[in-house]
Amino acid sequence: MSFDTPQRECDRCLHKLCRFAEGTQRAVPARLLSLQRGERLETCQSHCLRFWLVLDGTIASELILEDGRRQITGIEFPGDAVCGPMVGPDNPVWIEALEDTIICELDFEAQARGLRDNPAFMSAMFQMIHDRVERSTRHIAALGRLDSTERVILFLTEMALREDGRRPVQLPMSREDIADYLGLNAETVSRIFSRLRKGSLFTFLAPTEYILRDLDAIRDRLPVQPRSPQRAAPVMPGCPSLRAVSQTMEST
Amino acid sequence: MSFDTPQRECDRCLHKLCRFAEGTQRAVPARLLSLQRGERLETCQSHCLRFWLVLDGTIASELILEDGRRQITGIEFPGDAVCGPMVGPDNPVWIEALEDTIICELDFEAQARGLRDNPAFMSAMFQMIHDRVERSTRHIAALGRLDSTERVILFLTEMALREDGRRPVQLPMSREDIADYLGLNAETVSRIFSRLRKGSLFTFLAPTEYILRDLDAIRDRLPVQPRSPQRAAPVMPGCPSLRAVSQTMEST
DNA sequence: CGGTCCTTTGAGTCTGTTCAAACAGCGTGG
DNA sequence: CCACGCTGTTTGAACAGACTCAAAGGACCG
Repeated sequence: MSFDTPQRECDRCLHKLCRFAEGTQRAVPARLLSLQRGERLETCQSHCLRFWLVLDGTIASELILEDGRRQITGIEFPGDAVCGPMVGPDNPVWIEALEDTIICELDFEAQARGLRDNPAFMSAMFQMIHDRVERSTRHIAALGRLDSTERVILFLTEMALREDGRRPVQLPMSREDIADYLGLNAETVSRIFSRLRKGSLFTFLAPTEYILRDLDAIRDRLPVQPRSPQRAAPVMPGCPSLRAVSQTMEST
Repeated sequence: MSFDTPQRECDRCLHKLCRFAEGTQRAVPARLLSLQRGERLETCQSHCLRFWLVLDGTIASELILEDGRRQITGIEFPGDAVCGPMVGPDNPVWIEALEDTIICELDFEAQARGLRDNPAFMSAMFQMIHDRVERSTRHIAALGRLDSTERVILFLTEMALREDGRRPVQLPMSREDIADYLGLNAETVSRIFSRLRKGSLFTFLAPTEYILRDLDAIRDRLPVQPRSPQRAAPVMPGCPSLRAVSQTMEST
């Protein structure tokens, strides 16, 4: 892990959380971290006003159980922001690089007081966490009520919808990572890939490269609709009225 | 479903979201709803600044998949608040009464503008949603990485820890509800209850009544620590620094 | 060329589901 | 008061899906 100090007001992310550092005398409380694949950070140990913005690469938020079992609770791509909510003092949440990754770590701990009545800051926080609740809810439904094939199809589809148009899709993670995200094991994931390879929903070009072939057939195949993320613009997705609130907040 | 209008500034919940209605000319935008077991409400259809406070009974937040599968994403008890985050236009989140329940519905939609720079309101919102993220993360880990017996033990333990001291515990829900919460089916849940009945972790007094017997043995049995909720006081649980922020906000 | 890591595939096992039937609790109506 | 029906729980038998263990194959790197 190496780190550097980023420029103030850089263009590297859309969240622009940096701007909330302007009110203080201090420099931007940020640093660029370069994580190698497999490296982990513990989130929210004592500080909770910390954020990690993915600039390049892919990271997973994950829980490591006491006997070593791993559950990935979220996968974050360039442009995404993570704030690590604690799960309880005994069960820390980790961030792990699924491939070599550059992230920007922001720590507003020292400014907690100054940010307390900054509606724009609270709005940005709220947005971030609201999006996370939405994704968590979908994830819970997938883990609880979809079988292994449905989970993999949903996963591949949502990965493809992320970058709409730019095909083929590159999977930045191993079978085991996918398994730990979907509540399966690596062999099962591999077997399902092999079965899908014979079907017409996707075309696989390489172990980590595929094309989404038939979105309509996929929609028919799944009991939940794949989510096409509109996370490019920092709005409240799917929530017209809250989006309105946050936009007025933004302009404050 | 029947409804009534509550008193302003009532003592029925700890969240006191009502107070945010004071700045306006209108009456408290709240009404008491009485839901019979099994009745459902769709959340967040067009309005998102709506909340449901459980006054008496038990409700589930749930997703109904297109083919009828049900996944309960959260169980809420008296004192808990629900705000329904959308999962996508095609997959609405529902609230369902698991037993006869009285809830207080608050709708701040008309006041969205006035609340935009109210830090105390944003803090309350944030708290609510932060707590939900925490619980969702744990739920994901349970569904993805615990086997059926571990899930049931964890469930029974956390249900017991909710009301610390007041024993025996009353389960306000059916086996099927538990199954839909834990990603199992009703028969499996019943079988596990029967097996646990022969063990020493719990003592079962009736189908829906039990006593937690040996918390230490349960902790050894599980790879995650059961969460003892401190939701009585509206603070940011487990997050010392954010709690500090929200408390200063509260006193604003 | 050897080593490592990841993926794929197979065989066997086990956990959880499905389908079915019996049972218990409870309110209703005769 | 009892019979009946309804609903939810329990239990059994058979099945299917996912896991474990094991081995082979590929890609990449020194």
